[in-house]
Order: sequence, then structure tokens, then C-alpha cells
Amino acid sequence: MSDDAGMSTGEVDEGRQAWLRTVAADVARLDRSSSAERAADILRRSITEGALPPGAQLSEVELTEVLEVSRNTLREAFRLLTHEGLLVYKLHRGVFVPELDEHDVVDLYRLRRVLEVDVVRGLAERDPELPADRLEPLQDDVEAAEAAALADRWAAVGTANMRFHQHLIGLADSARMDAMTGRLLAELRLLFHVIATPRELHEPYIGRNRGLFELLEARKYDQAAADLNQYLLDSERGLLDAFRSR
Amino acid sequence: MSDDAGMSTGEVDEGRQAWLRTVAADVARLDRSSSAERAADILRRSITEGALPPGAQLSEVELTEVLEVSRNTLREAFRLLTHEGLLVYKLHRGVFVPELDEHDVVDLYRLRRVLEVDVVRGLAERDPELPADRLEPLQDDVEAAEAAALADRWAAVGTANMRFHQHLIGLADSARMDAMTGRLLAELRLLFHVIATPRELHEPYIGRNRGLFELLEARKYDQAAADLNQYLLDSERGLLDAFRSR
DNA sequence: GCGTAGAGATTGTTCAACAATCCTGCAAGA
DNA sequence: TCTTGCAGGATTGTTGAACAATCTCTACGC
Repeated sequence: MSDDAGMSTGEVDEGRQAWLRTVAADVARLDRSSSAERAADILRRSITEGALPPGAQLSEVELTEVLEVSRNTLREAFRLLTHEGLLVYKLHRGVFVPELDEHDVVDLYRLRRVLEVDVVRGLAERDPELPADRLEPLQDDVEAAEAAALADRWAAVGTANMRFHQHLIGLADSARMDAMTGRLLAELRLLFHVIATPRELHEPYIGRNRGLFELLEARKYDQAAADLNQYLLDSERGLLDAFRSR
Repeated sequence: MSDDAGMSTGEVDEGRQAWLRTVAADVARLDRSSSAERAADILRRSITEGALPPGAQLSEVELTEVLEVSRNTLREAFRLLTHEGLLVYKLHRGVFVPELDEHDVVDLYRLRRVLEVDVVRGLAERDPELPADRLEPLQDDVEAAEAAALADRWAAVGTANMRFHQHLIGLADSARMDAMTGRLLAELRLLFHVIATPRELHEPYIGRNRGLFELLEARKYDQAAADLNQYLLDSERGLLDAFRSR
């Protein structure tokens, strides 16, 4: 609120502006904690990790006891997760973990392709203004996936792959794209649980993520976009095959 | 649920299937009527029509009396609108009509371009399976906009233009694209209210919508996609200019 | 076997109350 | 004059109980 008028140099002012932004980000993160959102966090983990399988009903009275929140607060948590696509409401019947089918696979992957390929392609135009360290989160995710694979922890490989794509979208600096991608990937997780062997699902993409990362690092954005497109087509095909031979 | 096994001709069976679908749609529409969603409908109109300006706070006790619902139900209505981007929550401070700025204009239009252009381009591949009457809603919207312009009702022109783009996305048969577009356009409405003269904002696009429609009708999808891209760039520029000279 | 009525369970909605937090105004101190 | 700290009031966050509306399931009669 209070614009400091006594600054002597523009440089100091600039630094202070940057610091103010980081503080604002911290405050926003602290503000995120309400009972309903904490309950939603717990449920979100249970769903994405498969503890609550697709089709399962979430009883209100049961969960109020487990989560130690009131029914009203629990229902607000349900609403939050409904908006993320992780729960569906059936009027007067309750909330359920949605059961996605092949049509949803096609729908989700169509959107993923559109968004992710566009982001990579858009990087070419704004390459100069893009700091080198913006790619670091991607590198971390690639290495996390490789490490998890060596340890035979395929669920962890899956989440690392997810984070890779979330960070990829993050390069666009679009708050709305980030939110959409979050929802899309959450729904994708629901689909993964119908697959018996997570290894076959995730293993091929560890190396492809690294390849993609190196193309980005080398600033070969057009080839990266083409690779990513084929990557997502292959991934979609794999999921569809798994569905049909289920 | 009950598959009728005694049908003699496929034609009758088909007719009944169609009827079942319309009934299902009606039921779904009736199901939509919960107190929270009715309250949300009223608030949505108030916001998109500008009765509640950006930055305004929505008091809980005040609105419970006006809308005649309990605080809990009202809060559920708030959640619904929050998800659509028409309201923002600030913990312990209340809900507000968001104040969008130029950065949001750029963000929203980037997504619009990505989605809409991709939809049009994608039509080329599935042209054969696309029934001719799929374009009828678009034609209706174009004519509605033209009629409203003649009657000097520029707000109605704006909503008709919105519906045109919503129906355009609808051609992709993607439930998630539809939902995203609904949110994007709702947020866009918020931006329109900072513009003093809605006529200048909407008038140029009546004719361009018709041009786009005719290109689609003629199945010139590539040119339609190119036109649409430029269309959206121009529209974005117009909004940004209006912002700066505000 | 089939349709139906009714009991029990679950969700939808409201209300009243209390706790936690924020905003406002004012006074004390540098 | 400006900042700091502290009430007091107002608003939101959360809870628990209550009742209405709806669904599900079982038992009954045909």
C-alpha cells in the first residue's frame, strides 16, 4: 500500500519490489490452509494413490469421524475435489470417485497435446527472456524418475513424470494453464489405477522425458514439440491398449 | 437401464433411443435445481451483467437475507462461482469479484487461441463424420448478434458472440474443452465491464463471426483457422487498448 | 416372478452458536 | 508527524443438531 517515496536509487527500489513479491507469494501459501482444504488434501491423496478406487462412494458420516471435521466442512471439501474432477456428485445419492473410460482417455490426451505442444512451441518466441534456471525443475523431475526406477518404485516414477509435465506447462507462465493442467493430470491419475502393471506404463517415458529435456536445453524447440506430440500419442495408445485388454 | 429386447424394426428403436436421450437431458436439467445452484445463478447474472463491479465484496449476512438461503448454502454457491472464476476467496476476509488486469487479458486470449484454433483445425480430419446440422447453433448465434445490433442492444450482441465461440468449441465434442471455455468466457465478461462503450468492442466481430461461419460451411478449415487466429489477436489488442486508455 | 408399499438410511438444507480472524479507531510513545 | 500497540466491533470459519427430501432395500400381496 505505502509507496516509498524516499528511495535514492532505482536499483534498490527494484530489489525491494522483488522481495515484496516473494513475501506476497509466501503469504498466499500460508493463506491456503483452512479445515476444508486440509480435509480435501487428505482425500486427494487417498484418491490419486488408489486407496479410494473408481466407483467408490464416500459416506459423509463415516468421513466426518475419520477426518474430524463437521459435515458442512466435509461437504465443502467435496466441492473442492469435485471441481478438480476427482469426485462426482449424484444428487441425493452422494459423492463417488468417478469411473473414467476410453472416451475420457481420448479427451484428456487431446487437451494435453494441445496445451503442452503449444507451450513448447511458444518457447521459441520468448527464448531470449527465458532464464536458464527455468529448466531446473524439469531436470530434477527427470532425475527423480530415474532414481525411483532404479529403486523399483514405479508409483514414484509415475508422480515424477506427472511433475515433469506440470513443470513443462509452468514454463508458459500462465496461471490458468497451470490450473487446467493440474486438473487434467489429477484425472489422469484416476485412469492409471485401472492398469495392473504400472511399470509397463511409466518405464518407457523416463528416457523420453530426458530426451525432451535435453532438446529444450539445446533450444531445439520445434523438434521438441514434434517429439512431445508423438510422445503423447504413444502414451495415449498405451493407455487405450491397457484398457481394452483389461 | 432397461434395454428393450422386443423391438421389431431398427427405426422405431432408434426413435425411442433419441427420445430417451431428450428425457435424460430434461432430468439432468431438473436435477440441477438445488438451492445453492439457484443462488449461484442469480449471483452469476449480477456479476456478468455488471451489477456487482470488480473489487466488490459479497457480504454473507446481507446476501442470505436477499437470496433467502442459509449461510452454508450461500457459501456453497460462492464455491461454485469461485470455480468459474467469477469470485475469489480471501481467507477470513470474504469473497470478492476479481479485478482482472492486462496480464489476465493476455493469459485468457492465449488459451482461447490455443483451444479454438485447434478445434477448427481438427475439424478437417473428422469432416466426413460431421453432420451438416452441427453448424446450426453457430448460424443461430450469428443471426442473433446481427439482429441485436440492429436493435442497438450491444450487451446482447456480446452474449451472442460469446455463445458463438462456446458453440464453436462444442464442435470438438470434448466435455472438458466445453467446461474450460465456459470458465474462460465467464472471466472475459468480467473484463468487458471496464470498457465504457460496448459497441466499439463487439461491433467489428459480428461480421467476422459470419465470415468464420461461412468458411466452416464451405469446409475451408485451414483458412478458417488462420482467420480465427488473427480474429482473436485483433480482439485481444482491442481489449488491451481499451484498458490502457481507460 | 413382479410390482408396490413402507421402513431405514443417506443426503440436502437450515439454524443457532461459538471460535478465529480481520478491520477500525484511538491513544501512547519515539 | 509518524509509528506502534491495543481494545472493540464486525465478519468469516467451523461446528453440531435438527428436519425435510430422496434413495435403497426388504417384505408383502398378487
